Amino acid sequence: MDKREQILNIATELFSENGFEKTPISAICEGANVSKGLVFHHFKNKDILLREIFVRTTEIIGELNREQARISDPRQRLAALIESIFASMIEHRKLYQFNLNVLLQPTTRAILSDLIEERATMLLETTEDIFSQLSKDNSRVLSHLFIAEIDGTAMNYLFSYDAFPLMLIKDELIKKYS
Amino acid sequence: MDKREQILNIATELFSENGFEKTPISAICEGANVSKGLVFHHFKNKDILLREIFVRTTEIIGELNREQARISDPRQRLAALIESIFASMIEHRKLYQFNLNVLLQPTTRAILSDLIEERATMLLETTEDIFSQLSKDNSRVLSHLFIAEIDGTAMNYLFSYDAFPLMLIKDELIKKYS
Amino acid sequence: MDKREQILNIATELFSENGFEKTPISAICEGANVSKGLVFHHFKNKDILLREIFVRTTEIIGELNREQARISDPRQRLAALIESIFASMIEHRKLYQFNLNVLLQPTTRAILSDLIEERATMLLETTEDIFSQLSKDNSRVLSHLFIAEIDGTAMNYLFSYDAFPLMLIKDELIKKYS
Amino acid sequence: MDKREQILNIATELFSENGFEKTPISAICEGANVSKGLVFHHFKNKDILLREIFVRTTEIIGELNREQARISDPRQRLAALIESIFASMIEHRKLYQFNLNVLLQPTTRAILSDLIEERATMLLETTEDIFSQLSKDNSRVLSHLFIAEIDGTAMNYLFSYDAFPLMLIKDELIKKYS
DNA sequence: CATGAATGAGCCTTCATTCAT
DNA sequence: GATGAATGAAGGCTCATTCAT
Repeated sequence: MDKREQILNIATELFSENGFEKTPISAICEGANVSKGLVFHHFKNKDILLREIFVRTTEIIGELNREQARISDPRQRLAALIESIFASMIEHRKLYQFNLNVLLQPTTRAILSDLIEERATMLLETTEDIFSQLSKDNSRVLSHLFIAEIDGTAMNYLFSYDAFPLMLIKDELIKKYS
Repeated sequence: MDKREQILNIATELFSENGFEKTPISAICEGANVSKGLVFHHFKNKDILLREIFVRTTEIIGELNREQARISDPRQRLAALIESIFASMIEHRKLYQFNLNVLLQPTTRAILSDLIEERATMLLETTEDIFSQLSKDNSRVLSHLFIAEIDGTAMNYLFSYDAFPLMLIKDELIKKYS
Repeated sequence: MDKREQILNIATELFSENGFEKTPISAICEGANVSKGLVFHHFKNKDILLREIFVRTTEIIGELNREQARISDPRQRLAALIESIFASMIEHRKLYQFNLNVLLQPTTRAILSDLIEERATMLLETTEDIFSQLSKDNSRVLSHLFIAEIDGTAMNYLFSYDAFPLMLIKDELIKKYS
Repeated sequence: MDKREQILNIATELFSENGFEKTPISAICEGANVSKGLVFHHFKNKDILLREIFVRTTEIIGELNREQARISDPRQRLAALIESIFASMIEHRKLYQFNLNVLLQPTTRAILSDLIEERATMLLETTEDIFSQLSKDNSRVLSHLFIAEIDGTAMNYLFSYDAFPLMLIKDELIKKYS
């Protein structure tokens, strides 16, 4: 019923499927059954729309990391984290595609630069929080590597043509980190 | 002096910096000091131009993997491979940005789909070639994981705002695999 | 506090500064702190709003001419008129800008055509009233010329970048006509 | 045949009739029988188009002032100048309308600000050149007043509904200045 | 091989106006 | 009186592509 929400949802979907640049606002209107004017009534810019969606995905990812915060043992916490990341990746496939998409494209990066940096810092800190319990000296590097592994896996899984052995990779990662 | 080459070079640069969609042919013309007519004389359309550039980058990456082929010891070979990948990543920064860019964007993926699949297969095979010498059973999964790690590292390095500890990550990877 | 008045005031100001066409109703709403609906509740459409403002400025100008009506000597009356016109021009700078603006623009002229003609007639008659006391035969032409001089001076003063010697011009005019 | 010229001509005409803001580029295209793309191929901006037309009108006006330069007697020269200004005003009616229009509108003023200032300086200097031969001390003020008279007359003539006694005004002015 | 005029489709955005509440 | 969601038409501009020369 809430048309604003409707627009947001359809936009998310279309941005994921076709990319930001290749999604005309007219397509969003068709999908959400609203007029072009209404989109601009609620969002003012296509850029603002993008930013709002990006913030939403950041929240989902942030949630993920917070969930495991109560587990005290770092190895168990890492395992749980990996588990839930992979589950989320499957559940919100499109959202993660949207994310990678938007993160690696010059134009969208520029639009989101502050939000991207903010999220990156948040992610690195949360991760380092865990790794500092495991090793004293190079928790920073290990955190970076862990994040890179997750990102690389996501990228290969989300955009692979043939079957990517996601579950086997997950098991391998869990084995390695716990 | 070869204008065709000139066009290709400028296009590569601009595609890397601004993305394929956001690089008008007119910009390529300005950069290469040629007329719009000439670009279409040589390339027929923008997609063809993209494909040719993508093939070039595939060749550079392929070269990389072939270089270490003569090293017989798998661990040494892996170490050398990692070493040269990271060196190449630094040397051809823009090219790698272009790559990730183009790989994760729906439109460009569609244009390059056959070439992408081809390269992915090539990469997986070459990598599995090495890992099968190390472990019999799950060389496929390990190969996928290795590629994901490289991809993830590239992504985090190439697009990170603040300093990414590339060299430390490289050392960590070499230590792990050899 | 009267919101209708508020709208009228802000609209006058914005029309003067940005022109009628380039003043969206939304800007008036922001300035007057009212909703879009209210503007249309009071004015029905943008043209009506313009007309009402134009009538107000006509009243101010009419007032000006009536003030000096009691002076019997035509030369003294002219001098007093010039004096008060220039004073008013300085006091209501924006309003006079709005006037010229609206008078010389095809679209707004069309909207106001009847009001413009009405005012022009009124102005010419009042002026001729004075000049007919000075010369019998060509009071009509002299009136036109007088009005043109005032208009031209206003135009050059109101829209000049560097300092326009308004006071010196005024003195020159008074000297000439009395 | 030259479509660029065609565009310029039609644009001048339409800008004069409807004003800059109220002349969509599509209207120019229809009038000039060209595609919308071509207009932007030649002019890049609607603003640039306006500027180019404004420069052309400045040239016509400048020409006018230069013509009488060889007349040595200042009174004769003034008379000739007035004569040719009024003739030009009749011949290029639309161009002069365009001029006033564009000069008094905030938006177009902003677009043309540098060109307007340039022209104003040129006009004042040329005029002062003549008046300094007539009176030593206040040639500057007299020049301003002269220009104001011309402007005011143009304004009243070009935009008056009922017949404006242009020729009688002209005679009056010539009588006054020579 | 080389140029640049010309086209046309499509996109983002603005804005007056309506209407249910 | 007062609000703001919703509409739809129109406008400026971009850009890949074609074609005559």
